[in-house]
Amino acid sequence: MDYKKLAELLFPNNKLTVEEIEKKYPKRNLKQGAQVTRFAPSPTGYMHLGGFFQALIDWNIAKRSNGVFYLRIEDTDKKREVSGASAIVLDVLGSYGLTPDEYEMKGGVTVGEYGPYYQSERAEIYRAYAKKLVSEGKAFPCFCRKTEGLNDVQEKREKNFAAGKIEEKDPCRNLTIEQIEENLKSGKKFAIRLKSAGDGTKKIKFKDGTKGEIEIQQNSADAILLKDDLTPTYNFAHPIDDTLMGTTVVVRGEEWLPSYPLHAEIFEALGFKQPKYIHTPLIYKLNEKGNKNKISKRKHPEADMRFFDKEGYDKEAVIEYLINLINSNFEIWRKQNPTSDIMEFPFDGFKITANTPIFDFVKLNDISKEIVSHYSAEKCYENLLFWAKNYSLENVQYLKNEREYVTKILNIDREKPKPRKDIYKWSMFFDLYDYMFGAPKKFEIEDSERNNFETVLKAYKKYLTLSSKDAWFENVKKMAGELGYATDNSEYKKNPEKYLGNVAKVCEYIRVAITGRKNSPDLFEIMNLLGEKEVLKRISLIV
RNA sequence: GGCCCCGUGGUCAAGCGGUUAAGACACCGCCCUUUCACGGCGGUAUCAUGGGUUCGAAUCCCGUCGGGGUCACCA
Repeated sequence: MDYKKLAELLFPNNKLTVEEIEKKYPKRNLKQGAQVTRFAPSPTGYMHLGGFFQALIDWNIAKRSNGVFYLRIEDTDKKREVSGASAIVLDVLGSYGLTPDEYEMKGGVTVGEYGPYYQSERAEIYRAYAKKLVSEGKAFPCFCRKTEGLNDVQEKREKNFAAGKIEEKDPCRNLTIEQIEENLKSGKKFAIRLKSAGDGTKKIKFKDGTKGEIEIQQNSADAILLKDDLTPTYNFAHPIDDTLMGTTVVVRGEEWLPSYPLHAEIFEALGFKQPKYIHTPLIYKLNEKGNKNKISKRKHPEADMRFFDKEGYDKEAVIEYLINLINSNFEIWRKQNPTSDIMEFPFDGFKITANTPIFDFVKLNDISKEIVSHYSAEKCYENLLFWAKNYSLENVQYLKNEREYVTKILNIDREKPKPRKDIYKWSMFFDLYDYMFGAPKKFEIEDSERNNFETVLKAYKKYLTLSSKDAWFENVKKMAGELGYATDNSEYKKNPEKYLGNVAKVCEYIRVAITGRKNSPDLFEIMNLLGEKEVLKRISLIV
């Protein structure tokens, strides 16, 4: 078979040669050890948590080696494309400080010399390589009817499973050049398949960045390289793009592990050297049965990164939580270096746990509380306002008007050595501190305590003073003693039956009256902010 | 079904042939305390399982079981 002739037959109009292409993509001029990574999402219209997890690894590997982190949009599947997708990705990345060094905005700017950064704009390139492969007898046209719709695919799969089929040689690989010409003449569309040299009996080995040495069966399938619209599959675009664009480390989800042998064969056929690979674990959630489910947008709102924005999670907290999942020694480092910049943490992209992590809100919340507790009240106010501007418009005006008051609320129990840890996302602020914005409607008090509660409150009207914290508490104590409550805690513990309760109990009643709840930050601070008039008013509403 | 990955407490996990099997979150108790929280101290709880190899196994090997991924002209 004259492969050169075949190549011309198939691609008569593709004059661009691979030599010409490769000239346009010179080797990157980088310092020793610098790594080039990329985030390569398909434009689905939102940023998936798992994708962000990978981008975070990419960014860290590149930045910490003085390398390059670039964004490439894998939009070869027209059916799934959502417009504006790249803007969303760039937006999310940027908001977390992971702006790529190279990227392209559809209809806007392009930053970087290794573009186009949209695969849909690189069609010529893929065709040139496909043509080359055909001309070398390493690929062939396939005229089989395209699998239409999910049912056909499903059926085909099931047949293959049942047969335990490993080798998937395509019948079209044996077509003569005359038959091919005939098909072309009759206007039949073709796809380009790899002419796999594998027979499925050999194994190949490679070293993965997270799993270590992996031995896996070689590829033996005549995989599709170019679809019948002559756009590439991921499998074909990956070797070409990552080679031309100079990627040194590919970070991708472990769902790609099984197709590694295919990629290895394509790289070889193309004469390319493979980059290093880091196959990251996917992030899971536990279901009711206690089994793992891949985190998905349908079932888990947190699959979409914008969820954290909407909820008002602190960006630093999200990053730290994820870093902790990537390098679990982060936590220990953070404990030892509570105020250090995260960039000082010795991040290691090749020390990612091989286990599949389960997303844990409790842990995220804890990390977030810790971080937020160390912010100044002013910073909290700014963050709260920023969140409200995007997701809680109805509160923006109030926040602007009452900046001072809100900041004071945020400052309760804050600027001290052991700050209160209660806020972990801004959306909880107005609920958590509802009593600062109006008298409580419900009171956390048991019926059996109602009498004591009211007795204390009635008396307290006469004892209320906010002149100073000490004076305030002295009065509370004085009243407590007169009403039969213990004013000395150790004395109370010795003989609890002699008292109605201790001062703590009295404070609890007052607190419930003012805030509606049994737990709140410093009571005096709250009352002081509310003012004597308001406090008395709230008590009067009850007794 | 074939191929592949993973299996240390409820969760994240350290561990790399000899450890009282770290630490964090959660949970429980105590202390501190004007409540709750914070903080401090302490506690419950883990090497999936069977067989090897070895003086010695969470660590190495094999099987089993469990979980996950993949087997598209999707990425």
